[in-house]
Amino acid sequence: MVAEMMDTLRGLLREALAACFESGSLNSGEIPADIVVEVPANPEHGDFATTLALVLAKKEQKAPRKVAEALMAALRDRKEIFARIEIAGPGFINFFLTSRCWYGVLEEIARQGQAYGRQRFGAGKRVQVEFVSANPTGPLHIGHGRGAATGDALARLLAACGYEVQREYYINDAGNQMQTLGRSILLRCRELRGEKAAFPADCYQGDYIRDLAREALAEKGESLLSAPEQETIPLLTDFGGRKILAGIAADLEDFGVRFDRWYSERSLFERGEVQKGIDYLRAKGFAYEKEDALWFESTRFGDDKDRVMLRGNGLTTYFASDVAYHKEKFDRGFDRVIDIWGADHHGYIPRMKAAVAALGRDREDLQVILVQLVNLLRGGEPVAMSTRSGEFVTLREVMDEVGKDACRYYFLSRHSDSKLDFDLELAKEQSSSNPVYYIQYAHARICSINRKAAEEGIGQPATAAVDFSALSLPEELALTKLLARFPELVAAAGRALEPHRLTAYLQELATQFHAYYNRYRVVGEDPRTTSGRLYLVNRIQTVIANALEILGIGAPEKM
RNA sequence: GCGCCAGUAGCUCAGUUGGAUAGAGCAACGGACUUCUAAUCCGUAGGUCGGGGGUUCGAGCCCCUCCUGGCGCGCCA
Repeated sequence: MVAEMMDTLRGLLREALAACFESGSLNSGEIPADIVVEVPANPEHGDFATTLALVLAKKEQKAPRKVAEALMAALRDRKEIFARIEIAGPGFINFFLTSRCWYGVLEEIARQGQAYGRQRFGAGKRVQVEFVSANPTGPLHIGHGRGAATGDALARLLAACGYEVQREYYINDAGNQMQTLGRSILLRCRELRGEKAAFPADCYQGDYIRDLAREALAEKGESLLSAPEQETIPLLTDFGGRKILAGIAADLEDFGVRFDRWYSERSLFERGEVQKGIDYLRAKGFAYEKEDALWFESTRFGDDKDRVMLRGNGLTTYFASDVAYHKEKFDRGFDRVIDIWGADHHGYIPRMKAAVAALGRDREDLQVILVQLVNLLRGGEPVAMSTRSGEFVTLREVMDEVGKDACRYYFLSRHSDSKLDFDLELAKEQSSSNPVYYIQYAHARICSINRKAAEEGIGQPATAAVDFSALSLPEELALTKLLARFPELVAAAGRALEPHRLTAYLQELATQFHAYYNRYRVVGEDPRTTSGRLYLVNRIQTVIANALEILGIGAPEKM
């Protein structure tokens, strides 16, 4: 609605400007390619405003207000959509639409229902969002939770913009960290059987390793202790990795995140993809040998130094896997690939983009979203977070303490690329005044109004039966305008890849609704008013539900 | 040293990609339940947008510079 109206306004302004040139009231003779029409922050400045006169003033060598007057005189409101047009400030032209025009939005929302807000600009394009991708060497912690919430919301947002979205988890199951996992479990197995041996600092210290050791002994038997390490470590690596990954999947499931595909790094090796990636770059002439290693000439594509793919000891680097993996992603036919990384990996972006360019793709086909690490606090005191030391609070524990919806909202209400303090005590204490409950409460309240209406034998009014002139309050018009902006917001958030914009909107919508609710009765004496208000609040409910859906947060009917 | 990100109210953060008088939520104080849910509402306050310079009709946003903080700069992952 807002977007359509802006287009209409741009068209009218173009016509008016042409008419001015025709009549000679203006004479710069050139119609700007993009005329800026916007929604002013201050409602007193109209529903829409244009800066056209300000932009033209210099070329016209006239005062901006004079230019505005000429434009206004030439403007033809054929469809009678304007209640008022005025010139204000240095030369803004402000447009006020008729109420009836606005209330058309409510009909639109009723017609589209769950689809209201959906965009089409992504239609026909396939996008992949890869996120979390934590090593299966330990349970997910709070930082992974932020990545999970961000990636999932982004995937939902892009789907709402029309993209065909695939969610993928890349399992780093090939590196020597996995060997360390196997060794850690083996050492704990021996310990359980009374062997006294030092437990090295570079092994995983967490208690979950002892649990895995216990399970391994129960399932694999005592031969684990007698067989040579060359056999038992790979066995335990595999065993532990599978168990931990299953736990990760369960945690994510309960966090509301489900992946379409779990992609194993090891499978890249097994299918020869890593070698193929290296061969590809070599064949293209983007690789060279130096000091026993094979290098990718990433400086050719904007990186500040070249990168090793094949080490002197014959092993490939992590980067080689990543090149192969991203090559494979594009081979699968994705138009866009989005990686969500911890911000501490930001230094890898230039080399990854270089690889994408070397693979013959536009470097913008890969976008990396950085998620800053979460600073976990408990009662103001920092909590040490290290998988290796075993000192960490798991995502599971935080979910249990704080709740899934509150946790997701907390992560999603801030730009992903800014640091985040997550204080467990605070999150618990504030849970009753947490913004997520405020928003969900608005939704639940509307459900409650509907129950009340049903009790009194009042059903949902059909669009044709609603008299919009019954919605005569300024609050009702303001709410309607806010609802009208939702589709634009989805589009803007989708283009910017910033789901957090939705939380600010929801906060505003809930605030306006609660104020309205407290001041006026929806189900009241007058049937005409009741029906109009009932129609309005149910449209609010739809938009709240649709927005929460994009964030992956529940919309409860009762609280 | 170089690079990336950030610096906005006491605290935590938004700020519609350059528009008009910079906004929320917490925290503080005073009020509102005979009502469709008080997890709510109403009222009161808070600012050198890190500092300085520049670009223009107009800057929290763009450019330069300095300060502060986080992170990164491996043939680790």
